[in-house]
Order: sequence, then structure tokens, then C-alpha cells
Amino acid sequence: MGGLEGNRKVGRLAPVRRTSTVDLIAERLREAVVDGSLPPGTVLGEAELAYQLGVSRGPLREAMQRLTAEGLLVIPRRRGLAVKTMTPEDVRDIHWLRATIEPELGRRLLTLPAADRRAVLAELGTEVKRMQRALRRDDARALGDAYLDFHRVLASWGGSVRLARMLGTLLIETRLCTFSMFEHFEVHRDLVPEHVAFVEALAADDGERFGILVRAHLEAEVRRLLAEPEDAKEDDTDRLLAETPDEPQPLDRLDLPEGL
Amino acid sequence: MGGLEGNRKVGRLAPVRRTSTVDLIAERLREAVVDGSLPPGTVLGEAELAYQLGVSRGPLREAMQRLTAEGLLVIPRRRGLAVKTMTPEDVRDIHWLRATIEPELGRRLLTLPAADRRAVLAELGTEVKRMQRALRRDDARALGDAYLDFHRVLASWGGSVRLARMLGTLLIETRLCTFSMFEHFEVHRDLVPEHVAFVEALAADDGERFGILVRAHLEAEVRRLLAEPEDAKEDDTDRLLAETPDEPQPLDRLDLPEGL
DNA sequence: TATTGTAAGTTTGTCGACAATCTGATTATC
DNA sequence: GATAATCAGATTGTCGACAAACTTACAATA
Repeated sequence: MGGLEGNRKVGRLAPVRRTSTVDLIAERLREAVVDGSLPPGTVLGEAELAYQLGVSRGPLREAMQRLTAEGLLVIPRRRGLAVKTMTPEDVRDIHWLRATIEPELGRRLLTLPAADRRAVLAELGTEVKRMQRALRRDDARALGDAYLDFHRVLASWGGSVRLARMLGTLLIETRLCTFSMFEHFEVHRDLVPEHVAFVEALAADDGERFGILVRAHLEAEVRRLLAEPEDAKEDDTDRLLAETPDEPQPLDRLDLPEGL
Repeated sequence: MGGLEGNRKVGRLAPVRRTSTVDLIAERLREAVVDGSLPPGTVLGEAELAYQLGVSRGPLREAMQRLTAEGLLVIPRRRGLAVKTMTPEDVRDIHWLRATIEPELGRRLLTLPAADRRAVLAELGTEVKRMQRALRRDDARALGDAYLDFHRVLASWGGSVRLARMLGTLLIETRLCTFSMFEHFEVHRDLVPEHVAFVEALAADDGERFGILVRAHLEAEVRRLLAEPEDAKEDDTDRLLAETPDEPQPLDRLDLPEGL
């Protein structure tokens, strides 16, 4: 009788979460992208990468396709894989999209039952505290991670699987924007008070104010990221990546994700 | 001098669009999904499908991963690939998302320069005419195709690559909703006047009205699709697919696309 | 009769190998 | 001296094959 307790409702076992190798590789690659071990413009050979991951090239190539569909990787012809370098246009696009999505998420959050709403606010509060601790330690990396998790919490409670997935990708792309524009993290002091204000607005049931604050934050981020538009990263890796033409692509049909 | 004319600006040749095999396969699969040759719940073996497409299993598996990331396919463990069957919850999610996105697109369209705006209206008008012709012929298939293209035009002029890509996927998913709920197309008479009204609202610069109309249309679509929630498609293919549990999945972390 | 155990068959998941292609540099020619 | 052509090297794209895992059917037992 001791030991395996808790299976009171016998028909309701939690399903076993078995994850495939491709999933593991994809997750590993995403981690590497967000933590900066694969900076934008990195061009890696498949054989080398597969060896590092301890898998064969087959599953790796499958995972690459997954990341490509998410827009985090580009696959230049016969040149392995490259982490996407975000252009100023990408920066604007990503942040504009987030500025459209996140206020909507806030609005949806406020329609949740009271218990759930308390739970969300608690989770958000936890992340803000993480941000505060990171700021005190001047740990830009930890600050950025907590920032991502804060917005991931927002996504996960939005009630839409698709939107959550999309915002999750957008957040990784946001991180790529930072890496594409600057060489490394920098501590961003305004971030914490801004997010405290976000939580306060939500706690006060003021979805309108939340939206305004979020939009202001994101616009400020765009300005900060695009402050010096020209001198940002002009090394050779970018030119290799530029094989994918960003400007002259014919605008007749950009309907579906196709390698890009 | 005859022959190859038109290269006046010599430095501005259109880049050669070379498409990889994986791209071709992925596009082919998407076509098959939208035209109904791969109905929701279809479980196909890799070898069989690869043979039909005339390729090896390698590239096919890579394309599968691409479609999986888009949410059109699910990959049950060791059971090949299955076209996603949309649940009522999916139907609501997809249409709610579209109801959030498309009004925003309309608003953005109205900020375009006059010339572009005329071009959009022209393209939209063309699609509406296609819808009208299809309706006169009682061709539900053609009507549905024109419907998709109408909204694709909307997406392509929205000024956001990411949003365009996302709406493109959402539209295919919309088609999957139809296939998941009904056995086949049905001619939908209200569709044409509704879309005429959309174009009129845009032509009148009334983004507000456009948004209201679009939301109304999408809500009506949800009601129509979920009219008979129980008797819709209860064959064995669905149960096979149900290996991916829709209800009892632990809701702790739904942050990133992982197979699902 | 229902349930469990066993076994065969089929299919996936993974790996290794081959060939086509691209890159980069070196050489020859105008 | 600069441009074009050639050649070697390396890497991707694709295919075939093997082993593990899962499914399904059948048989045995309680």
C-alpha cells in the first residue's frame, strides 16, 4: 500500500509523455539559439553538428526542417544550416506582431475565472521577482531569460494553443533580434519597472492600460534595437547568409513558408 | 537585340528561385490536404507515400516535419503520418485567431498608399468574381478555393511576412475544419454577399465596419461548423489519431510546438 | 467466456554510403 | 596584370538496408 499512491481515479492516468529523437534535437537547437551558443549567421556543417549531438545526420536534418518552418533557421543551398540573422525589417515585424498579440492576450486573461486569474498573477509575479534578482546581480543573461518566461506565461494562459505556439516562436525570435543587433546582452534597467506595471495593470483589471503599456514597451524596444541601424554586425557570416535575398524577392506571392 | 529584352536595369535581375526537393514535397502535401485527397485522419505509411511521390523516404520525412511544425500533420509514434483531425476546440481556436488577425490586416491595408490600395481592391474583386462564378456553377470546390485565395490576398498585403505565413497556415486549417466536420464540401450561399460587403467596406475606407463584418462572418462559420457537434465523423481513423490525447494532456507547459 | 501471454509480420527509426554539386584556389591565356 | 578555365577538395542530397518496436492475431489458461 505504501509507495504508488495517488491513483484514485483509475481511468485517469496521466498519459506517458514519450518524446521522439527529432523533438529532442529540435529542442536542443532552440536552446542553443536562445542561449547564444549558436549566434545569428552561424554556418554549421551537418556532419559536425550531428557528431556533437551524438546522432546521425538523418534525424538532425528532420529537426532542421522543423526549425526552418518556425523561421529560426535558414537552409542555404548546399551550405548546411545557418541561424537566421534578423534584419531591421524583421525587428519591426516581430515587435509589431507582439504588440498586436500580447494586449489581446491580456484582454483574454481578464475573462478567466477568478482562481485562474490569481494563478496567472502569481506566476507573473514570480517571473518579475526573478527579473529583479537578476537585475540586482547585474546578470543580463538571467534577466533576459526571466523576461522570456514572463511573456511565455502570458502565452500559456491565453487559451489558444496556436497563439501560444506562435508567441513562443516570436519570443525566441526576439532574442535573435538582440543577438543580431548587438554583440552581447546588456542590462536593461527599465525592464523591471515596466513589467511591474504590467502586473499591476492586470491586477487592477485594467486591460486597456495593460495594452497601452505593452505597446509602449515594445515600441521602445524597437527604438533601442534599431538605434544604430548601420554599424550593427557587418561580418562575413552575414554575407553568406545574404544568399537569401531579403529585398529583391518578388512580392507576388508570399503566402506560405517555403524555405524562405 | 530581339529576344531577351527587359533587362534594362542590369544589376536587378530577379533572383533565381531554386526550390529544394523538400519544398516540393511539402507543397505537394499541402495541396493534397487542401484539395481533400488526404482527408483528416488519413493514416499513410511512409514507404507507400514516398513511392507515390517518386522520392525516397528521407526527403519525405523531412517534409513531414515541416508540415508537423505547421500543425497540419500529426506523427503518431511508429504509425507513419496522419492528417490532423480538427476538434471543436480547434475550430473555435482557429476562427477566433482569424477574427483577431484579419480585422487588423484590414486596418493595415487602409494605411497603404493609394496605388497599392487600388491594387488590393482589384485583386480582392477578382477573387469575389471567381466566387460568384463558382456559385453560379454550384461548384463548391471552386467556391472554397476562391474563398481561400481571397483571404490569402488579404494576408499577402498585410505587410508582415510572419503574419502572412501564419494566416496562410490558418486558412489551410480552416479547410481542414470543413473536412473534419462534414464529409464533403457544401455550397454556401451567404459567402458571396458577405465578401462583397467586405470589399465595399474596404473601398469605403471603413476599417471598423470591415472588422465587424469579418468577425460576424467567422462567428457564423463556427456556428455552422459546430452545428451538430456529436454525429460528425466518428469512424475508426479518428480513434487512431486520438493517440494524441486532446483532453487529458497536462496543461503545465504548452509553450513550444512539440510534435503534438 | 474473458483475459493474458506469445509470436509473427509489418513499419518505423536510424545509420552508412554514394554520387552530384558547389566552393576555392591554382594555372593558363589574352 | 586581369580574366577565364580547370581541378581538387569538401559537403550536401539522396538512397538502400538493418534492427528495434509496435500492432495484430492466435492460442492457452483461469
